[in-house]
Amino acid sequence: MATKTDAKAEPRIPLTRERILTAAVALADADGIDAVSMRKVGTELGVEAMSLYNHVANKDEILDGMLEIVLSEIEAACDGFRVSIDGGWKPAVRKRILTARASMLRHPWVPKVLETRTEMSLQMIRYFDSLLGTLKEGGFSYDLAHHALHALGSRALGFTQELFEPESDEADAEAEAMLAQMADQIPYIVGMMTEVAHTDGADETLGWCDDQSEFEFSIDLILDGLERLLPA
Amino acid sequence: MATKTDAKAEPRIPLTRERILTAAVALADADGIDAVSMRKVGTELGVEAMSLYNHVANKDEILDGMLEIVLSEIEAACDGFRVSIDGGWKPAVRKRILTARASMLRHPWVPKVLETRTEMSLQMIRYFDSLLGTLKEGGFSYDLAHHALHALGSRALGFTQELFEPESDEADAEAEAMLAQMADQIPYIVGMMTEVAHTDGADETLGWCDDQSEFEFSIDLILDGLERLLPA
DNA sequence: ACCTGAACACCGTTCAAGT
DNA sequence: ACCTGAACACCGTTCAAGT
Repeated sequence: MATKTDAKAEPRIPLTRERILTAAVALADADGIDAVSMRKVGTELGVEAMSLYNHVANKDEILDGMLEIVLSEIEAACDGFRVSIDGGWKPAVRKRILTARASMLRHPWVPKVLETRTEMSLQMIRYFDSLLGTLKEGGFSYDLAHHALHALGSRALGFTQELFEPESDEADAEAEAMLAQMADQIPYIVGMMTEVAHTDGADETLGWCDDQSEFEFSIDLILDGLERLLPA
Repeated sequence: MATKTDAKAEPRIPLTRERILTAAVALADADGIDAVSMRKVGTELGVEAMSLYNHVANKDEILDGMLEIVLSEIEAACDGFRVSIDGGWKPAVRKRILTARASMLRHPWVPKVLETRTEMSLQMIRYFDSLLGTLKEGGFSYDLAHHALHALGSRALGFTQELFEPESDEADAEAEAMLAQMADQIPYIVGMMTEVAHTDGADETLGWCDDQSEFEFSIDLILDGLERLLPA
């Protein structure tokens, strides 16, 4: 198969849309979403950036494709988005959301990419249709289910879009030092910080504050609130 | 005051940090946050991009300063973040949040800029300290108040970070056409859409779904839920 | 002290040219 | 049919040079 010349064996595998997307996801998982540029995805595949345009219209299509891959993960983990409300809508919704969250924790760049999208993909629409179906079959009116989706917001997909998240541990320490210094101006925050410890460095964390327990507290608060609005 | 030469009267006003920041805010209000580049802010002020660096360390400092301006607006509208819980914590928090929202509606680029910040500004910290104070004085334990801030998330500042928002009316119409075409795959969404109309084109809207009534429904759901968790 | 022009290292993308 | 090199129009930022 090899030619006589001692050519590098690299560019044997043909470039495809699939290879580009999986390379982009791997790059984002490893180095963050800012590392996903046409040139860097190209070099990752041993190819010039411009070659990508033979398989992909533009960068937006790559970003869309990356989300496709993650949503396929969630779809698989949710048994094809199938609606099952054996134990009632509440545990079903809860489990669905926490399943999605597991994928988000594996791909922490998803929230940032999602923010740049202006249109929902087919898969995304099917995800929400299935979630909506669980609510409707569970006794929600369409009106209340509509409110519910709004109230859940990004949490319906398993994450909260954090306002501030110190990048490094040093930045985190720096921020705390600053807070200590202006203690007289912010008595309540200082009071809270002495009583309530942020569980840092935990594994179930997607940013500074979005740890698992806070996430679960919030969705339970919302789901409990919705339950109370259901007709008895 | 004018010289003998018929020079253009333009660059009389000296460049300052203040002028740069207000120009940047005006640019973002008018053309969106992507229009705020060093070069464009420069031309807006009749100056080269590089001149800005004499008054500002880098672009991040401009973005920080833009948020400062908006937060000053909110601070002024909230009477210097002063805590007042005459009618109880719930109406106080509600009013605070809706006041912040009014500023957000005037500066729709704030959510996007906020996402790029990794550290809170002093003003932001004071905003949250004041909000936290309202909760604490209203009977919250620090632990519950902490949960409350997490549950509110970006809504504490008056906005929801939307997952998808069609940019143009055409894109919106296009999306609806797509939904109609795949009606058999998404029966619940189709069902919901026939019963519940998205109030488009309203003025109290920050994106597709984040209209005033949905926003208020969601914060009330959360505030009601928190109230129920308070010790009686 | 402040402003500028040229330059650097990056982007996404186009297009004519190679195989 | 696929890949490439050079180029274009943008970024943020540095630095030596002008006044």
